[in-house]
Amino acid sequence: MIPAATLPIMDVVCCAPLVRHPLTAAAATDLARTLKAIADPARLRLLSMIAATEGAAACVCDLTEPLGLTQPTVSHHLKVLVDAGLLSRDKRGVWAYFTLVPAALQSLSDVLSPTQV
Amino acid sequence: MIPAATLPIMDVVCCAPLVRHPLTAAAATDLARTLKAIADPARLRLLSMIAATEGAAACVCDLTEPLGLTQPTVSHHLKVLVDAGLLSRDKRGVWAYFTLVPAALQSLSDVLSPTQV
DNA sequence: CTCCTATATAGACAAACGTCGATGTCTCAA
DNA sequence: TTGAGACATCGACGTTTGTCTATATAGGAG
Repeated sequence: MIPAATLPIMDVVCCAPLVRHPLTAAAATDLARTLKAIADPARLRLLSMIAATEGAAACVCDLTEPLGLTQPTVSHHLKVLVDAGLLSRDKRGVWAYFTLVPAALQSLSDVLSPTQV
Repeated sequence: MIPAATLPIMDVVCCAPLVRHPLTAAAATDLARTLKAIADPARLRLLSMIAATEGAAACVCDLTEPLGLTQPTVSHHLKVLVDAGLLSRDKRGVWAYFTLVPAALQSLSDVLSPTQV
C-alpha cells in the first residue's frame, strides 16, 4: 500500500532513456506503473482539463459533469494520478483542488524521446 | 478488428498537446490506446531491447530468453506493439525482424511534453 | 447541534489483460 | 516428400481494471 507518489519519477526516468539502454526488469516495472496511470481516456481528459483550467487548479465538482462519470469514479481516477505523482492535491475547506506536476509529465516525455540528449 | 497500426499516430498526437487543450473523448481514447501499448513492463523491455540491438532489428528468438517469457507471450506483446504502430515487422525467410518506428515514440513524447511548441 | 454539501472509501461486478500450453502455418534443407 | 525449426494463433486461466451504488467522513451555514 505504498503510494506510488513516493516513487521518484525523475530517478526512474532520468538517465534511463528507453531507446539507449535495455531496461532492467525493475526499471521497466516502475516506468510501466507510471505509464499505466495515464493510459486511460478518463485520466488523460482529467489531466488536460486540469491543465486548461484557470490557474491550472480544479475541484472534483468541476470535473465530474463534463467527463460524464460519477463523482466516486472521478475521485478514483484523480487518486490514481496523485499516487503516480502526476497531480498534486490541495484541500481547501470542503473542496479539493488538483494541480499538474509539470516535472512528472516532462520526465515521461523525455524517456520516450528517441532523440534524447 | 481494424489493426491499430492503421491509426495515424501523428494525427492523433500532433496538434493536440495534452496540456494546451482539453482532449475530446475520441482523442483521449485514441491516445490511451497507444499509451496502453507501452504501459507494460514486458513491452517496454522489448522496445528498449530492440532499440539496443545491432541495426535496431531483432527476431523473436533473440528476445524470448532474456525476457524470461514464453515464445507465444513474446509474440503476443510484439503484435500489440506492431498494431500500435510502434514497431514494424519484417519477415525474412523463417525469421521475423522487428524495428522501431521512431516517429511514433517521438509523437508520444511530444504530446506529453508540457513545454510543447 | 443539525443539516447540507463536497469528497473519499468500500464492496461488487463485468470486461479487459497477461500468461501459459497446445496447435497451426510456413519456410528451408535433406 | 519428409522433417525440423521459427513464428503465429487458439483457448483457458487467474489477476487487474473501470465503473457503479451505497456509505462514511468532514467542513461550513444556520
